[in-house]
Amino acid sequence: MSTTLSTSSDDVVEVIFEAILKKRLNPGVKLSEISLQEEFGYSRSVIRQGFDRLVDSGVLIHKKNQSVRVACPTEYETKQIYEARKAIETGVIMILVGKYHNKQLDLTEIDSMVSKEKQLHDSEELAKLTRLSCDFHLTLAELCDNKYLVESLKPLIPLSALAASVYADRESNFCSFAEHQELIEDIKSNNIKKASEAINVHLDHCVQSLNFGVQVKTKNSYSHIFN
Amino acid sequence: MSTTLSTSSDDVVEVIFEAILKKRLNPGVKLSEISLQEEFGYSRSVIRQGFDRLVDSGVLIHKKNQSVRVACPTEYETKQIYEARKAIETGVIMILVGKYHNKQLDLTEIDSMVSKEKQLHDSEELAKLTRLSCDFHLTLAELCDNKYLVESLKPLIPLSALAASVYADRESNFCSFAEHQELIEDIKSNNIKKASEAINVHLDHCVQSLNFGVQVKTKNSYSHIFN
DNA sequence: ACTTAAAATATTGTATACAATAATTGTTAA
DNA sequence: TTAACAATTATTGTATACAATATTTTAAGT
Repeated sequence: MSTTLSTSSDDVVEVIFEAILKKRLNPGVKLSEISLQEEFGYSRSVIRQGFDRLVDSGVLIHKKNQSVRVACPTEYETKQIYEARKAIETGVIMILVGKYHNKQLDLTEIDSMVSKEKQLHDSEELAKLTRLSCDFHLTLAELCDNKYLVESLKPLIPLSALAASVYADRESNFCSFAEHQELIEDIKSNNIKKASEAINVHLDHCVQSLNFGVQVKTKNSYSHIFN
Repeated sequence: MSTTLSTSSDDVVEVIFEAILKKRLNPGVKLSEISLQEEFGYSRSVIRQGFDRLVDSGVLIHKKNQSVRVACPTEYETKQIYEARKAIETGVIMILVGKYHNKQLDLTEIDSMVSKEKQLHDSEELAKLTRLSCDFHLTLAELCDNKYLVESLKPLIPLSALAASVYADRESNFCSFAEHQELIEDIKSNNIKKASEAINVHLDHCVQSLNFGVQVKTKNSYSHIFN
């Protein structure tokens, strides 16, 4: 829930979210307040405010008297993240079906996102595709016009991206655009049951595509991450 | 998502949540950092950290260069809050049904909460009953063993309490213990469909029991609130 | 060379200072 | 009395200082 008039720490939160979604910030990376002070041009107290909020959402991990680290979800946590997403996003889809049926929902933005996803898939721009598929899920939530639902989902998206950084194989289609397309079709056909199943199956597939056997690796520097 | 080793601002968050659930802190009340400094014994920076987190969750409202205020949900926001709760808590119930069926769920704590609710209802201890019914919903989420789901729901409970402060009539049974009891029975009977309907209907009833016609009133002092 | 311990350095946790902004009070004029 | 404006006070936004804690480096001993 952002402040009504934005404060500087919003920048910190946004920039770090962005950096994670762009895979510039890897799981486990240590972030010191002092170092980022120079990066942002804000004082340590502002950086810290942003960190605190990110810690609250689970995206950064903080142990007392130690630097915060980018979260590195375990297998168990990853499954919890997707379990939570299934709950929230099923609710999102239910709401959208209702809205679409009452002509209170404009899906042109979403349609063009899916087209763009297909395009990126065909041209094998994987990084951009991953990023866009994150936006797809967040945009669906935003279309509900329910800030509480959006705020609930918001931290789970970068967390999912972090999980993917750790466990997704290079070539697997982690978050299928085809399933996105089907989901939107189900919404348009006013089929609550089918749409609800579609989002659940889709999120299950995301988890199933992950390979939890990999060794977790950690980087420790963060130059050229935020630009 | 609390820090791994708790920091002082956790106290601030907890105490303010408590004060709201106990109806000591009313919607719209202004909270100045300096004044609460004395109340808590922490410095302003710690108080502020707590405030920031509460603002993030929507429980406090913050406009730039103005004191934070306890949220005072509008009718529309109240309906959004419950819409979000329906999404999240339906997910919670689905998970619990699955767990109970696999003998991975101990409901004795919840059972005794419902008994206690009935007792408080019979002895007309309304304040304690309201408080306990909030705990009931949070406890259900905690039984899922999913911290992301719990963190999603957590701010919505004090927000619901604030909405009730504004819109609930004295004598209406706002959050019915009887429906809590039925819900638990549905979980025990492994009836996903019925349990899912029960939580949705219950939360709808909560909203329906509210009277949105009332004039919103605001208090402005906060002595004797936190003890 | 490797381990251990101690010293040095870096980083966090908290308090406080100061400038910018908002809220309040007081004064004057109609 | 009330309204408008100025002066005062209070409060926030941010930066910074200092102590407590963690991390790293250095040095000594085996």
